[in-house]
Amino acid sequence: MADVAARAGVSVATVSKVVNGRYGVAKETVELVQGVIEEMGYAGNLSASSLRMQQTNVLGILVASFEPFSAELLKGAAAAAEGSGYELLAHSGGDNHGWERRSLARLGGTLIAGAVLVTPTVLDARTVVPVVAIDPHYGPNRLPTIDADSFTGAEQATEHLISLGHRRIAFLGGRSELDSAHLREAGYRNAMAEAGIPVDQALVRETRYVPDRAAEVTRELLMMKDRPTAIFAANDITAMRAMDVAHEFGLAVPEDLSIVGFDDVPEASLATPSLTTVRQPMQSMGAAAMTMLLDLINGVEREPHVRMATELVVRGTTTEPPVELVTAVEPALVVPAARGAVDA
Amino acid sequence: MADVAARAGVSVATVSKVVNGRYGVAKETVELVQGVIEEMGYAGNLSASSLRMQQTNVLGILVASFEPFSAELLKGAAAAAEGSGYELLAHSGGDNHGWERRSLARLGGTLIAGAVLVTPTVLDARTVVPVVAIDPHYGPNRLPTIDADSFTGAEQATEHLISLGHRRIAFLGGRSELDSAHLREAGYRNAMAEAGIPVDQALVRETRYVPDRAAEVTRELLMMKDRPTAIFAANDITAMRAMDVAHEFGLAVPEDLSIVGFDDVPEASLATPSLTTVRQPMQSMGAAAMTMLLDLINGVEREPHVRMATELVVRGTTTEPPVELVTAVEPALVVPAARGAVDA
DNA sequence: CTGTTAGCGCTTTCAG
DNA sequence: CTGAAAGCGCTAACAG
Repeated sequence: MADVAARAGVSVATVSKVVNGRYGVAKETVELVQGVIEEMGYAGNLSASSLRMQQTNVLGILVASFEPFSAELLKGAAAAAEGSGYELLAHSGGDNHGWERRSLARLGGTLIAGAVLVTPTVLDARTVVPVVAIDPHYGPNRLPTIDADSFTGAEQATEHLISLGHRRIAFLGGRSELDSAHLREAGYRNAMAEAGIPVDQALVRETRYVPDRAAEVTRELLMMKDRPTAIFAANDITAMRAMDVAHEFGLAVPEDLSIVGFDDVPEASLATPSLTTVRQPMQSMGAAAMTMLLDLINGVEREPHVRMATELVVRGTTTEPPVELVTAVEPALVVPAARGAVDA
Repeated sequence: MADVAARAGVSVATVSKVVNGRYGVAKETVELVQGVIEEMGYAGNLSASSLRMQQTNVLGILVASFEPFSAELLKGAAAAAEGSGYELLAHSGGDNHGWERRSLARLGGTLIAGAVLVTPTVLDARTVVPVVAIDPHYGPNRLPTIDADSFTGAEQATEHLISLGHRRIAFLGGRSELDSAHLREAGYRNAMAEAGIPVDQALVRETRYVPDRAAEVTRELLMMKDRPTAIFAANDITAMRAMDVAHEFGLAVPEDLSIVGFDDVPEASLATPSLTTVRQPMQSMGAAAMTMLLDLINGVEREPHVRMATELVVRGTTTEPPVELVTAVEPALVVPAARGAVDA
């Protein structure tokens, strides 16, 4: 800006006024300065101006990392922000603990005027800027929130497997801090209970949504003597890793092992075979979060919690269990039941 | 930071030293300050620190808007940046002219240490920070660049339609400022020429990749008395809008009208029927760009231009042209040919 | 109408 | 080892 001022023969203050369209500058001066700005291709430094003004016209989308799920949310949020007059800044803070608080503190207040947080886990208190959470942590939560009906979705997925004849159904859980992860496990357990199938604790595992961890857990499951005939994973990425491991073991999916995921990220339908999964409307969720954020900023009153419907999408990774395993497994199931302890 | 200093009973200078791990602070003071930081959940203001330091550990991905294409690039770039020690900031500057220069000026120098630019059109000169372009503008270009082989991809798409028996093939062009858009049109024209099919100029249209514009152009094409039997669109989004318009007109895709896109964004395979398209390896392109940027920053010498292969993906939107149109059109084609001018 | 001045939150000399 | 002071690029009062 100093360069522009020097070239135009005015002070930086004057340039600043021109840039921000403030009153009190002679028409000729405005034109002169604008000419120089054009010619030099000057554009103000965002850090400096936002630091000074204590406000911006930028909204943030804060994620732990840019994976398929957050990318879908981003598309939806961007579409909703279109025409709002705000620019968008998406920030990935790295997966380390407390990224949400850290990102928000680093960007909030100056750089961004508000934020959409994706799967935050360590945040609840009042924040510096308006915030909307997508799929946040388990437990009491005062943040305006968008999420999907994970419980029902998980029930549907599990019922689908049960209706195909599966009894030994493993559950690859997500991150226990997330409300959605809890609900998916609860939905699984509920569907099993309703069908009168005892849940074998050895088949309920946690992956923290880390693909390598999912692979490891799946290997352990498939090496069991009474291996499961189906796996329900709490998200698509881990489900797809489970598919990879099945192939490692020489098992055909779905003939030898059925797999269901959760989310319906674009990659799910592109897998071979394409993944049966529970769809959450990610782009709509992103858009809803952005709309809610905009409302918050503009002081529009509204219901601060939106839960969206999920939908089972049956594709190529689920079918009846292999006959030899069904018959081989049934007796094993009967023994503990006979002890009267399992069939809750 | 002042709050932390006050609470710890030290100066802000000392807090700063602790935060940045500078030498020359008593061990006890360090621990005291760190305790307070922890307790207060303090995290430094990115604008302020980067403004002062004139450098950051953040890399930018600058796009006009977050649509499916840039979202895929983003996933790839994020994967490549993993473990590099850099955080990522994706910025959408709004679609207005000159967004690339503007975004770069506003973020560069202070906020970000380097940037990947997606489809920039008004940038060439030396920039403040290292920059890598993905799919940049037409004409001489000194920026390190990643792009896909649009020419060959467009040829393959057009040949595919020709081999199915299509002769009246429309081309929905992209943004003429982009090199890739030129190459796609050139590939189309080349394939037509090789097959000895004259290109009807009325069938070659521009959409600027604006969906609504694509819809409008498609309507015009479908209202022609000699309407095309196939449309090759320069990207998937416009191709999908063309599908919508075909349905408006009561035309079945592909029976009445074949359509081919370009990109293979996730949405393409999810369309009904799923879109035949030319795949560019978007995630790999994003990763390659990020790797190149990292090399640039670290002073690693390497070839500054990478062109990636494309691949025709035949799905559900292409088939033979309807019989009545083939026979109806042939004579029209013969007349100008008889004049000896067209069959170049 | 224009320029001088102070200060946004932070880091970095440089005295104490 | 610690703190006072200057300054990063910008904007908002306020004088001139």
